[in-house]
Amino acid sequence: MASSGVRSGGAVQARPDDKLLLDPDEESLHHGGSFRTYMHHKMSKLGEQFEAQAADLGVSSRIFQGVAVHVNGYTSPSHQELKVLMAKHGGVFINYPTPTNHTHIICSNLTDAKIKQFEKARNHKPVVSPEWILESIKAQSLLPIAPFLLSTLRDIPGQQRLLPFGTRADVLPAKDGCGTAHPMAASEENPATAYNQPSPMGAPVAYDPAEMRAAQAEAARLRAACDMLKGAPKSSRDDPNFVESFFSASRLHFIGMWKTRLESLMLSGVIGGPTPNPGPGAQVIFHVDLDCFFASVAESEHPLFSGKPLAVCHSNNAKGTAEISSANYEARKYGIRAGMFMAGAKQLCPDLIVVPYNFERYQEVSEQAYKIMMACSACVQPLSCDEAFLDVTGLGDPFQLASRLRADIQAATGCTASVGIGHNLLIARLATKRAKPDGQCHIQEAEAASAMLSLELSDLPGVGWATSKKLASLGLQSVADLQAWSKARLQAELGDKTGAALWDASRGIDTRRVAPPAVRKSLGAEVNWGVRFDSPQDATRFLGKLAEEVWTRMGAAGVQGRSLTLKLKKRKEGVYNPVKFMGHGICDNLSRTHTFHRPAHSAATIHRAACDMLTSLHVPHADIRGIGLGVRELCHWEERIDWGQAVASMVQPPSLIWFSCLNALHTQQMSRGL
DNA sequence: ATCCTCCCCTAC
DNA sequence: TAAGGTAGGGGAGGAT
Ligand SMILES: Nc1ccn([C@H]2C[C@H](O)[C@@H](COP(=O)(O)OP(=O)(O)OP(=O)(O)O)O2)c(=O)n1
Ligand SMILES: [Mg+2]
Ligand SMILES: [Mg+2]
Repeated sequence: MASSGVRSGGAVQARPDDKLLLDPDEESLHHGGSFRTYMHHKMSKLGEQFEAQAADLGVSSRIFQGVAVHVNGYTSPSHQELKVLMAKHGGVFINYPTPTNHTHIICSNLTDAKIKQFEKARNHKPVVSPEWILESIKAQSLLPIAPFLLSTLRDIPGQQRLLPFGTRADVLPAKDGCGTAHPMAASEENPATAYNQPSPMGAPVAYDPAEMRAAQAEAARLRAACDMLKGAPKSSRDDPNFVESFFSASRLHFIGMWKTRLESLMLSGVIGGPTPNPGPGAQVIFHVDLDCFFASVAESEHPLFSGKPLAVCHSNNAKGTAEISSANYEARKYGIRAGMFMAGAKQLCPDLIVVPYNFERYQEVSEQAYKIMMACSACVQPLSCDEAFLDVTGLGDPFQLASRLRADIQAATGCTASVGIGHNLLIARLATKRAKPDGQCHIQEAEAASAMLSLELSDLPGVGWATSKKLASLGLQSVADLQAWSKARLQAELGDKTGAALWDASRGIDTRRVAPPAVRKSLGAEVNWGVRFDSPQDATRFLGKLAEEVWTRMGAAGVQGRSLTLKLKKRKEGVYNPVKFMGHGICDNLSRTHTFHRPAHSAATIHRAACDMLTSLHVPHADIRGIGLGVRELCHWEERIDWGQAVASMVQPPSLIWFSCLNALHTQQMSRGL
């Protein structure tokens, strides 16, 4: 089978029914005693390794005496570089954290999953940006962590929910009692140094203050003019139109629904590019991805912004929990990443320019980029609104082809794209990372093996936060470690599919072909923000809206379904106050599935079944923080026509056939008035 | 063996 | 204050 991605299933978080068995301090771990024993041994071993390394390097200062850091997730500088720096300056680097073996967590990317983990740690440590280490070394003394805190945001038990504006102490960064300013931090009091930009090593270089002021003013104007930001944000309690307004402003809804929208584009004007010629040699695959897509759209429309740190976000509140959607590459130099809270981003870069979303424009740019890609090759596999695989085998010099493709996209949209080129999908995707921003990179088949060795495990597709932890718990920290394990052993530890996929991925092996979009298997709608109910009837009413939503989407997609799943987020016992404004906080996730006898549905049928499942889950209405409905076992309307045959015929050789399939679908949709 | 249900994980 | 969605893959464990 294809080695598309690697996923580790199984419960990595403590499951609700496990929680009584777990030491509270280790809630985020999921292993039993034998694991702990193993880790204890492993950690002493690493400690020895560290001692040896420190001796080799020679300790040049004692800046970090008494400091023990644990580095979480991807950082710049890398884990390895931070480890060396800590060693050189008298600190300790902890690979496997226990509640007591480290003093700080170093992290530059605050993803949802990480926040969840930090939230869970009972005896939490300050979460600090790697800049703290770099700046302390530069200053030759241990600087206060305050300006470098990423987040000490936590759920605090015993406080009320949805506090009125201005009273949310829990979202404010904790003060560490020592108010010395970050040497690089811009300050209100000192306008002369107010606009700083990062520099690779040397002193901060100021942005032009006048330009910066103009850019900030322009951003403020955009925010003021943004329809989505009119009026105070409301929860499900106060907004009768909550579901609709939530979806219309949700970026994740936008990117999640993109495929559905893209379909109608591909149907409207099929642009048949040249068909790849397989030939005897290796395939040539492009992975095309727009650079900082949403941020790039803002930059292209407002040239004033370019070269300055910019992020797309609903809110500019420097203490708030609005999430960054996309940060441009200047902002990324400060460590700003998608998914971070604005509070964290502004700590890293107080001068960050924040612009609101422009979903209509993203849609247009996405469509234009797809048209250009489809003109480049007839064999395009959409991955997301800003990303696709192209099979360009036999279509000419790949490097020139990529240059032309990128130039065309930029000319048409004002946004830059990067292209990764490889002999398979995995290598092409990895090449894109090297190419970015505004570049292209061909990893030749001969260099693929060594390229793999330079990657972090989390660079492998499918290896996210949980899988990285799981691998680390098995003593696997690098691609080389992974390669040293047999396929059978990986399968035994991680499951059959996951183990095999990892074994392949670590070697740069990927047997997938560029393929047409697959037939949809499920369809759903959920809301996990602003969900607060005052009565069981509120919950029922909300489910009614969701049922309508799902039913509408089923109609638009031309499907019916036999299986309905209700998903609930239930406030975890003892946690009352989500970190994120109107967020769900720490929850137990519950689900129930109902199977219908006949796929015939109406919104009312769906609603009734959903309400029955809600009742059977016995969750008090006040504890519900998120709710969703999903339909599976879909019957596609198309299947009754010869769509099914068309699909079957294109399963093997991926080529231009699927455009005719889309055409067939289009005709059918037209005939249904869609 | 193969299913089904209830999760978990990942990517955008 | 702010909009933490969506779809697919896959694993564990029990039922068939
Ligand atoms: N956590 C995320 C990830 C992505 N997106 C949105 C905004 C991005 O612009 C778009 C495309 O996602 P990418 O992963 O391609 O990220 P970018 O295009 O922003 O940056 P890159 O240059 O790394 O591709 O999806 C988002 O809102 N939240
Ligand atoms: Mg992108
Ligand atoms: Mg992308």
